Amino acid sequence: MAYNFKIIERKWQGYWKKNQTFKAINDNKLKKYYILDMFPYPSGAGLHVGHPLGYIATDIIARYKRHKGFNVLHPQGYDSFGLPAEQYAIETGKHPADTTEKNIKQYRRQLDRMGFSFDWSREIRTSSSNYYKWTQWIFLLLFDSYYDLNKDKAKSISDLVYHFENNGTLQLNAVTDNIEQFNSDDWKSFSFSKKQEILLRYRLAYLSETEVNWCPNLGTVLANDEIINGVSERGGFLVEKKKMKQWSMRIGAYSERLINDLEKIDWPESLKEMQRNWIGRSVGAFVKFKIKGHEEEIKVFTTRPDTLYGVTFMTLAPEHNLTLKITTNEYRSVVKKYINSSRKKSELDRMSDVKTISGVFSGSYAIHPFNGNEIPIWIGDYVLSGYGTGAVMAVPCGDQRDYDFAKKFKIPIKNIFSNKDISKCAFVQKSDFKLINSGFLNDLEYEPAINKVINYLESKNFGKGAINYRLRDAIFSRQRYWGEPIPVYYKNDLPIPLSLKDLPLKLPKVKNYLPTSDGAPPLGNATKWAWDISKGKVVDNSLINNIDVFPLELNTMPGWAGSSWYFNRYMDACNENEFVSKKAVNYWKEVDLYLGGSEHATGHLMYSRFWQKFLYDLGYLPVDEYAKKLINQGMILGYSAFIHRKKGTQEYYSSNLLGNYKTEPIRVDISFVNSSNELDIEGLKESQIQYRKSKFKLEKGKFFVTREVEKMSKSKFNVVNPDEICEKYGADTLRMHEMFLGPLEQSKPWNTAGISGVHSFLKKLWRLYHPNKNFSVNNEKPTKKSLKYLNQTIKKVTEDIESQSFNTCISSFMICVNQLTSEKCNERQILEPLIILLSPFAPHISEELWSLLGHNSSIAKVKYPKYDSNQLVELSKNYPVSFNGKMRFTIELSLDLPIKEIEKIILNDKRTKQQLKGKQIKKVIVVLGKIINIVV
RNA sequence: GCGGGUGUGGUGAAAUUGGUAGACACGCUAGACUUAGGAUCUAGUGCUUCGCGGCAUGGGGGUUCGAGUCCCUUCACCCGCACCA
Repeated sequence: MAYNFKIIERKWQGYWKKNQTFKAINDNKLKKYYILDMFPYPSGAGLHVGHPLGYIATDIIARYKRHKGFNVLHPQGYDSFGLPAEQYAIETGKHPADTTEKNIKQYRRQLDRMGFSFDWSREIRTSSSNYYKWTQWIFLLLFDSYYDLNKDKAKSISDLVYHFENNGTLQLNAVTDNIEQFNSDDWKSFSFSKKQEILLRYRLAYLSETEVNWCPNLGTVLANDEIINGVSERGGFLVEKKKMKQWSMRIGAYSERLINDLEKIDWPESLKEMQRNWIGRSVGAFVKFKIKGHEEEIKVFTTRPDTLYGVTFMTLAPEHNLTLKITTNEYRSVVKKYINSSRKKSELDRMSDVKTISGVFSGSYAIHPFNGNEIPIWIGDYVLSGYGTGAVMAVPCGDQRDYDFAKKFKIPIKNIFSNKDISKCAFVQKSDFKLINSGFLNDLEYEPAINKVINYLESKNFGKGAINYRLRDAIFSRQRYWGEPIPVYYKNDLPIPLSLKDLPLKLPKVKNYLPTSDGAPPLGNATKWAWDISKGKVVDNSLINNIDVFPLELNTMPGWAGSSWYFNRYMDACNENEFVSKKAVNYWKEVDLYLGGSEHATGHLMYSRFWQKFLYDLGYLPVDEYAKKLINQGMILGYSAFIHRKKGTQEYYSSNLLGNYKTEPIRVDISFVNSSNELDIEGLKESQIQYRKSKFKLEKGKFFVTREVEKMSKSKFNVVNPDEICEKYGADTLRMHEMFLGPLEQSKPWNTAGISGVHSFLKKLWRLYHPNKNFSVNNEKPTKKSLKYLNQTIKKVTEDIESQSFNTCISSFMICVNQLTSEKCNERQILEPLIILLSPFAPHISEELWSLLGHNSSIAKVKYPKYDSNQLVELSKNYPVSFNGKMRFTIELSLDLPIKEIEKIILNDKRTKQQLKGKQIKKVIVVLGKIINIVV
C-alpha cells in the first residue's frame, strides 16, 4: 500500500473533529500550558502560505506539550472588526457581518485542512456581540477609573469623588490634564456638569477636544501607530492635524510600568527596545519662564537644566496656546501667516522637510528665572506641540537644532562650556566639560550641575525635576461603522455611560456605510440609535425630544479594542456572566508562549499590556503581564514576477533583452511563471484580456521574467495558496516544509524547491513501516545500532522542540529514517516511539501508522518517549585535540558518564595515554555531557 | 542621525556556544533499476591541484594550543525610530 496522504488526511481530520480530541478542560489538577497565536483578521483573500507558519510552529509545540502530559490550551479565533469588510460594504452595500461570516468560513476550511489541533469550542470573534459586550464593559470600567500616582494603580472614580468632597485637589496625586486647583467647599459648590467636566479630565477613558491625525481619504482619525512615515498604514493616504472631540485612553498613566515590566517578560530584545523607544522616557525638568508684560508663564521641558544659563531665546510650537496671546501687534500678521502655513503642512511634508529652518519672532520677551535677562520668544515649527509642553528653552551652544535656528535668525549664541569650540556646531555631549558663564553652576560637571540646578528650581518654585514621556494618549474614537459601539449616550452634551445590564449595545442597521451628509460618522445614518433611560433600551431617533430619550454615541472603537484582551477570554470563552471567571483565570493565568509578527510591537502589544495592567489593578486578573514568552515569527515573502514593457508601447521584452530600451516593470501573476522564470504567454493572454494584443519579444524562443522578493500579498500577484500545496503533497508535507525552510524568527522567501525532499522523507518513513509494500512490524529485539539511532533522535528532537529549532529537528528525523532504513529496521520497539516523536510535525501520517500499529485511541494522547542514556554510551571517536602547558585534552563522548567511567575511557585511549605520559589527572571538566577538559 | 539585527558552498541552511566548518535538504554530475512512478537506489559534489597538499565562514587586525563563534576596526545589506528639547 502506498502513502496516500489525501485519504489519510481527510480520515484523521474527521476523527479529531468527531472525538473533540483537542478540547482543553479547565481542570486545575493538571499542569497547564497556554500557547497562543495572534488571531487573524479574516480577509477576503483567504490564507496564503505565509499565514500558517506561526500556526504550524505553535501546533507542534501544543501537540508536544500534550505528549508531555500538559493540559494544553491552544485556541483560535478571529479579529473580525476592521476596515476591509467596511470598504467592501461601501462599494457593494453588503453588510460587513455577512462578508466577515463568509471569509471566516473560508479561513476555517483552510485551517482545518492543515490539521491544526485548535480547541474550536473556544473560538471567539471580536465582532460577535457576546464578545464585544465585554469589550464595552471594559470601556465602562476605564471610564469609571482614574490613575492614583501615590498607589501607582488605577482606582474607581468614586474614590476620586470622595477625595474631592473631603480635600478638593489638595494632596491629590493623579494622572490628569486638569490644571484647576480647588478645595472641598469649591467642589461642593460646583454644578453637576462642572463636576462631570472635571472628572472627565481624570477618567482613563475620556472625551476631550484634541488634536488628532485626520485622514480625509479614509474619513476617520488614526492612532499614532496607524501612521507610517506620515501616511496612513492602510492605503497610504495623507494624514493631517485636526482638532476634534474624541474619546481617548490615558495609556500615558502606565508609561513607567509599561517600561519597567518589560524586564519581567521573555520577549525579543528588539521588540522590547521598540516599546521603550515608543514610550520614550526622558529625565529632566520642567522650568517656568515669566513673560514680560503678561500674567501667563511659559512652561518648558528640558533634559538639560544644567545649561539654563545658556538660554538665549525661547521657541513655541505654532499650535501652542500662548502664541497668539503673547504676539505683539507689530508682529501679529506675520505670526498669523506663519501659523496658517504650518497648519497646512501635512505630517508628511513636515517630516520630509526637516532641513529647512523656519520661524518668526513674536515681539515678546521672557524673563530668565536666574539672572532676569530678557529672552526673545520665537515661534518655530521645529518645536512639536505634541511633545513636552510644546515650548522649549533654546540653548544654542548645547543643542544643534537651537544652534541652527540661532544662526539662521542671527540670535546671539552664548558659550557656557569651558574650552569648547562652538563656532561651527553646538557642543552636545553630556560629559567632558565644565560650566562657565553660569552663575552658581560655574565649574560644575554635568551630574552635579543637574542636581544643583534642580534643587534650586524646586526651592524657588521656578520648576521641578520630572520625567517626560513621548507616549501620547491613545485616540479611541473611529468614525467607522464596523467596530464596537461605544456604550455611551449624551445628555446636555455630557457623556453618560450605559451599565453592564444594558450591554451589549449592538450595532444598528444603517442604509449606507459612508459618513452622513453633515459629516457625522456612519452610525449617524441609523434611524434607530437613541437611548431610552426608562426602558433601558435602544429606540428610534425620532423620540429624542422625549424626556427619557437621548442620542447615542456615533463613534465606534478602534481595531485594537477587541484584540486587547482576547487572550483572557479564551480561558472561559462561553461565559455569559463574566468576561472570564475567577476560577478559569486563576488556573490558566497567562499565556506561556505567544507567537506573532513583530509588526504589532507598538500597537496591539502595547495596548494589550495596558489593558491587562488596568484590569489587574482593579483585581479582575491575577497577573499584570499576560504573555510570559513571545516569539516573532518571520514573514514568508513572495517571489514577485515582472515583465517589462517598452514605454509608450504594448511591446514586452524578455529579461535579457532589456538593455537598450526604456522600459517599465509590470507585475504578472506568478502562476504564469515556472521555476526557471519562463512566462506562459498563452496562459497569460487567455486569462487577462489586456495582453491579447501585446507583442512579446522572445529570446531563444522563450520569454523570461525578472523576479523580486516582496511581502506576500494579493495586490502583488505573488501569493501561493496552501490549498495548492495540500492538494499536491498533503498537509503533512506542507507543515514540515514550512518548518524546514529556515529558522522560525527569520523572514524568508517562499520556495517550493525543497518540498520534494520533505515529501520523499514521508514516503521513506511510510516504507519503513511497509517493507514489501504491506504494513508489518516485528516484535523482535532491535539491533544495538537501531536503538542508538532512536535514542539519539529522541534526545535531539526534544531539545530542538524546546528551543524552537524546528528546521534542525526535521533534519534529525531525516537522518534517523535514513539510518533505520539502511539498518532494515522493522522492530516495534523502535518504530512505535519514533512515530510519537514525529506526530507533532506530521500528525496525519502518524495517526495512520499509529492505528496500523494496532492502537485504538489517538496518538495525540500518548506519552512522549524518554531516551535511555545507556543506549547512547558508545565511544565512537575519541581523540586528544590539543595540548598546552596545563595539559588539557578534549575527548568526545556520546553522553554523560559517571566519573569512573570517564577515567577508564581516558586511560584506555591510546593517544590520550601517550600525551598524559603517566601524569596524574587532577581535574576533569565535563561540559554538556560531551566535552571533557583534563587538567593534569 | 540614533537603536537593533544579519553576513558561511550554486541554493535554503547546520555547527553541541571556543574544539574535525559546511550536518540535513534542494540543485547538479555519473551510474543502477523498472510493473514508466511527479518513483526508487548507489556514488560524487566548497574552491584549487592529475595527486600529495594548499586555501576557505564579507574585508583587515588581535586574544588563544585552537576562532564562523570572543575583542578591535572596516564594508555591505535588512528592520525599527527619527526636529523627542
